Amino acid sequence: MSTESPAKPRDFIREIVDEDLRAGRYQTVITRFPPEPNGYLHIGHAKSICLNFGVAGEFGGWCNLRYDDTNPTKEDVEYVDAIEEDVRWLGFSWKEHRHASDYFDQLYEWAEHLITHGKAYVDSLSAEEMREYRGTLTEPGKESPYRNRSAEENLDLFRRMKAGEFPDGAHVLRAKIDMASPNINMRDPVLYRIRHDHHHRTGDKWCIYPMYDYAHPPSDAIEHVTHSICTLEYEDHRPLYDWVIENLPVPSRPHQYEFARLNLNYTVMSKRKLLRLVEEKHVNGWDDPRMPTIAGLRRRGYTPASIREFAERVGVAKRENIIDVALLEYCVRDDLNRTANRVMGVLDPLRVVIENYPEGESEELSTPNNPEDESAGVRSVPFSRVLYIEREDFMEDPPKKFFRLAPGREVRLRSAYFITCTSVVKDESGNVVELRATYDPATRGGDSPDGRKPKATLHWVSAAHAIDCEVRLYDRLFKVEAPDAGEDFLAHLNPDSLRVVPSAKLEPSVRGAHPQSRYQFERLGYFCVDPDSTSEKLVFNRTATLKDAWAKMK
RNA sequence: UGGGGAGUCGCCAAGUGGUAAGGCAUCGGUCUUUGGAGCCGACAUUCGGUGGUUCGAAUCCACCCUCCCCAGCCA
Repeated sequence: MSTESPAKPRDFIREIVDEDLRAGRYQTVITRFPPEPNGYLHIGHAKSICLNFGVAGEFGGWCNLRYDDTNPTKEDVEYVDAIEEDVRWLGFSWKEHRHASDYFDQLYEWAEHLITHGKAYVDSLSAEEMREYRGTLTEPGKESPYRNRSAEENLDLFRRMKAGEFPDGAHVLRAKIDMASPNINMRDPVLYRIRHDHHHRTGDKWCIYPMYDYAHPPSDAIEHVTHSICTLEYEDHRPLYDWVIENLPVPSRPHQYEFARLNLNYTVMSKRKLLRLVEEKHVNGWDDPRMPTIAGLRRRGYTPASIREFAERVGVAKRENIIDVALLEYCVRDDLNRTANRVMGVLDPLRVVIENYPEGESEELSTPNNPEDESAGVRSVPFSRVLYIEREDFMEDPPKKFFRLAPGREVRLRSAYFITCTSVVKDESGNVVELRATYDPATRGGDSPDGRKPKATLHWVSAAHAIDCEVRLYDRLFKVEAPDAGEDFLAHLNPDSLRVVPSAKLEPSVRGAHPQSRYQFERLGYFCVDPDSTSEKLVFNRTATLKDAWAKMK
C-alpha cells in the first residue's frame, strides 16, 4: 500500500477519516473489503473496492480482503478465486487475506460471553412464530416465552446446538435487546442459527453459523479495522453493530459508515438478476462482455485505470444515484484514446479496384501507431491494386452532408493515396459489388503536392494482405434505461446486444495478437482480443464505438 | 400511519451564512491524414415547497411534500 501523504478530502468518508486522524482517534486507517463469495464482483463492487482500498492507501493505512462467509448454503469456492483475480486486476493489493470463518472459534466464545452476561438467549420459537412475535413496522414485538431462560440453561442449550444435537431450525441464539424497539433490527436479532451444512472452508466442523450482524463487528475489531464502510441499507443496522461491539470484549473500536451504492442505467446490478442471466443463458457466463461484472468488463476490453477513473468521477455520497453508462464509456474511450494503438480494419467490406495501379504489385506505407502518442512509433501497412473499404463509406447518390466516397469524388485513404471513384459495378439485382477507381501517385502518404484537401479520409485494407477475423459487436444488454423497474427485467433484453461479424478484414499487423490486446480500429472504435481466439482466427470484442458524427446526422 | 436515510442543471456532484465549482450528456463553433481526439463557447437569477430569522440563506429555524431502506434462522 502506498504511503503518500493524505490527499485533501473529496467526499464525506474521507472527511471523517481525515478528522479522525487529525483528532488522534486512530493512528492508522484500516479498512476492509468484505465480499460474500456467492457471485462475481460487478462495477458496483468496483466502486466499493476503490473507496476502501483508495482511502486506506491515501491515508497511509491498509485494507484487508475479508470474505463474509457466514452462510455455507449460498457460498462457493468458485467465486473466491474470481474475486481475488478481479481485485488484483483492478490494481489493488490487500494487507491481510481473511475470512469471517477464521474467527468462528472466537465468535463462538464471545457468544458464550453474551449468554453468561445475560445478553443473549436460546430461543426455540419456529421461524414463523418468530416472525409473528417480531411485530410490524408500526407495532412493537412481543417477547418470546423462552426469553428468560437462565444463563445456565442457555449455555447448555447453545453448547448442544454446537454439538449437533438439534436439527436445523430447532433453536437460534438471539441477542436480548428490546422487542419494542422502533428499529426492527434491535428486536432481539438472531445471532446464530443451526445449519447442518458443509462449509467451503471449515468443512463439517460447525453446524451453527453466526449471522452477518453478529460476525461483522467483531471481525472488524479483531482486524483493528477503523472505518467499516458499507452501503446505505445497513444504516439501520448501525445501532446493532455498535451494540455488539459494546457488549463484547473486543480489542478495538471500529465504526461503521454508509454510502450510496452505485447504480447504472441500461443494466441490472443485483447478484440475483446477474445469476439469472447466467443460469438461463441470456449471456455466455459471468464474464460475458455485456455483463457489468468486472470479469465481463475486462473481457470487453475495459482497462483497470478506466474503471478506477470512473469510480473517482462518480463520487461518494449518501444520495441514491443512477449513473449514466455514457460516463463509463467516456472513461474507457478517454484511456484507450491515449494508450491503444491504431490499426485499420473493415467490418463490412466493399471491393475497390485501383485501375491505374499495377497488377500484382504492392508497397508498404508507413502510418503512426497512435497520433496521440508519438512514442508509440509507426508501422507499415501493405497497399495494392485491390482494396476493401467500409461499405458505409460509399454512397452512389450521396446527400449533401455525406463527405465520403461517391461516383466521381476524390477521398483520401488514410496514410495512403487519394483515390477517385470512376465507376460502380453492380450485380443483377442492382447491388453495388465493386468500385473502380484511380489513384494519384503524387499523393503517396496522404498529402497532395498541390495542396488538395479531400473532405474525407477513409480506412482501408489491402485485399490480398488482409486477415480474416471474427468481430463481436456489443451493444447495451437492455433496451430500456431502467430494466429493473417492472416485474420482468428479462422482457427488456436487447435482442441486438451482440452482432457477430464472422469475417472482418484486418490489416496484417494484428496477426498473432494476444488475448486482451487492445486496439483502436480507426474510425470504428476500440477493440480487444478475446480469449476465444485461436492461432487460426483472431476474435475481437468491441469495447466501445468511436463517436460518429455522420451516424448522428442520419 | 414506527424507525432510519436522502432531496442542488437531463445524469452525477461541490458548496458547511456572504451572493450556485466541476464532470458526463446535449447544442454551437474551430481544427483535423480517424466526420475520432483536441481547442473555444453555450448550458441552474436558482438550490423539493411554504413561511420565518438575518444587512445577507442552498446553507439556520418551523411546517409541509417526494423518494429510498427496514418486519430473512440472507448479506
